[in-house]
Amino acid sequence: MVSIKDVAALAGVSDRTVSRVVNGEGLIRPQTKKKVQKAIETLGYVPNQAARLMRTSRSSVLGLITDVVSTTPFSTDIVRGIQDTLDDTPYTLLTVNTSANPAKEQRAWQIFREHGIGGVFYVTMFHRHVSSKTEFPNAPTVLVNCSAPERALPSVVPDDYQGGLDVVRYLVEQGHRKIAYVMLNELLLAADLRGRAFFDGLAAAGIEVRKEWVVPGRVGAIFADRFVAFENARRLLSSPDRPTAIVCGNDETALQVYCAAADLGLRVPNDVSVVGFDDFQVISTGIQPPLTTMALPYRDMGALAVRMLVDIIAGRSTAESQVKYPCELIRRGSVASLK
Amino acid sequence: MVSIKDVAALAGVSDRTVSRVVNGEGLIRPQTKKKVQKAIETLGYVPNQAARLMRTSRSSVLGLITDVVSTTPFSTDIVRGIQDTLDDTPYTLLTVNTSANPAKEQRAWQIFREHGIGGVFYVTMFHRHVSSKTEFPNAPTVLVNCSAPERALPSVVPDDYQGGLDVVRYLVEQGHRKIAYVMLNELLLAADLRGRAFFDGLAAAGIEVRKEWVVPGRVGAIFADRFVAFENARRLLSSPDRPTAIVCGNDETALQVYCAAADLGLRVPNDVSVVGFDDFQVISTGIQPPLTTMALPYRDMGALAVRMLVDIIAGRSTAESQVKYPCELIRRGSVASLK
DNA sequence: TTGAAAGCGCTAACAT
DNA sequence: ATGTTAGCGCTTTCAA
Repeated sequence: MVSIKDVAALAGVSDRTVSRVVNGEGLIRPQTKKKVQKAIETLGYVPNQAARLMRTSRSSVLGLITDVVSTTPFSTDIVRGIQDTLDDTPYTLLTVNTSANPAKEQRAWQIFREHGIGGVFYVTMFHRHVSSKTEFPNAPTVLVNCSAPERALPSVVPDDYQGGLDVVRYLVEQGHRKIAYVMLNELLLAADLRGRAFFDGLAAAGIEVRKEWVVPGRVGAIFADRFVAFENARRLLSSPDRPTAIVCGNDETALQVYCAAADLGLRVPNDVSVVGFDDFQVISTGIQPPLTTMALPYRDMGALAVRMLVDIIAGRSTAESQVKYPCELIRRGSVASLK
Repeated sequence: MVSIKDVAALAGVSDRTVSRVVNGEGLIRPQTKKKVQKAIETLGYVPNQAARLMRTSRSSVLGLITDVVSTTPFSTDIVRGIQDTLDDTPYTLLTVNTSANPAKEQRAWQIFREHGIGGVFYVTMFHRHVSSKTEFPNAPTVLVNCSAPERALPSVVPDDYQGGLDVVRYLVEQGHRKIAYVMLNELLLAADLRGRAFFDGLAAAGIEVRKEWVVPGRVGAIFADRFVAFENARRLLSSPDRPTAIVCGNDETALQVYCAAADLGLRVPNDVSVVGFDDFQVISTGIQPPLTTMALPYRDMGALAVRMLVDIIAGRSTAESQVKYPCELIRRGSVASLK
């Protein structure tokens, strides 16, 4: 392995000088600098991060701890946002997946300690509160897609409530008043937030909620739940007095609603309008007509989380530390105007 | 930071002895061992991997270099297979995403060198040959979902050809003889493999290929291509003499074919059978009827890659080093029997 | 079965 | 503007 000493020897300077060049410290004669750089090039020297970490105890590695996000197709954009933004920093990612298993999570934190990592992204697949029992060892940590309300941990979550509200508002603007809702699994925080927004949105528009038009899309324990959206949407749509628009808990649900409509020979959006949630593009741009849906700002959330963590490590305090990121409606072809 | 010396002091032994206990080396009095373990517990000692690496130059970190796989929903199962299997080893993953950008890829290798990582998984989103210009620095490397035919690098790829053959065979078994094919983007290696299998499969069954029944599903440069599957499938299906079954380049394509059928008021599988490729579950189990599709063995490929790399690092030579992993047909509800 | 000494590659602190 | 010394925490080597 080529070390700083080899470079120093070749350049005819001391190792300390090489270190200064490598780290861009000032006070070096341009001529010396050039000599050193040539030697580095010649020998193909790369700094040894382990040695550096040992000496400085400042690590160039950040930890990414996920429950299932990195291995599940939905929220991968969070990780993408983190990785892309990290490219503009000197940091690299050590990733550990816990499969939502507490023993593995504890092991993950130990791994991070062993590597002396500088900070941690704690990312969850579903928007949720982290259990108050979850321990966050003393490395600086930013929660992404989850929050710890009772503790003051920095976090970035999507504004599901605002998103839900905007969906209803848009539908009402387009002239819809007979609006149904196929829910997410009730156990999810997002289900609660989006659901409340649905009710509040209708109320704000002076529209009365019809209970039989609010149906579950997915039931059972998380990770072991099953779809019922197809059947429920089919029932909704086979009634002679059917809704003109269906709000879906997410895009997967919307896909099932499309299938239910097809099964009944109904057309989207002519016979029924559909709005999704997530903008999971494999679905939203893969189906015909393409889906109007509320986009979850996953990439931006990841990018923001990086900026926050980097700031915290640098000792700069972040402007705001518990961020709710706005969602934006993506208008495509699945909503008809009734005006 | 708690070091081995703190533990040694508390246990009343030398630091060397603590090291022996931590690393499970033999020749230690059980009594001494117990003392040391108690001290470790008390102090919450964790070994410092940086120091260990510096001394031994054997790293506990492996590199994961991906083009876009880790940030794209399709082949994430490869990464899942790698991560899950790594849990049974002492290794951790340092992940770098290159966005298929050569400069970033080079930087990735440098990062790996800086960290002295022990080996690398080189994972691609699409099954392809890696360019002969790609340099693989001297760390042990296993290619996943790609191969370097002219170089003898260990690799794990899916057997797309066998998968394609089995799809056609299955359809023929079910009594289909009027079979169409909606292709993948022609630029993909998988497109070539699956396409050849389609033709060979029909030939083996004594069925003549009808050129107008082989249509593109996606056209344009990779990453900038667009779907044409919907329109093409719609055209195929609106002819009075239409195929009884459509083989799709992948599940996304199958989704478009479903939409085309729905658009024409046709039913799957009664009016037309559909087979996908990939078993991308959001689609294959999300649509109605659920999709019969050829599963890509991504998780198993990841798991195998881990075993191969671990073996190589340990100096054991792997049984076989260029593996084609078989694909398995998942029978669900989208194929009708014509017998 | 245990310990002492040395050194991996780097940078902080202090010269010069 | 550059060099010297020391030591981060660990394991290798050798000795007891």
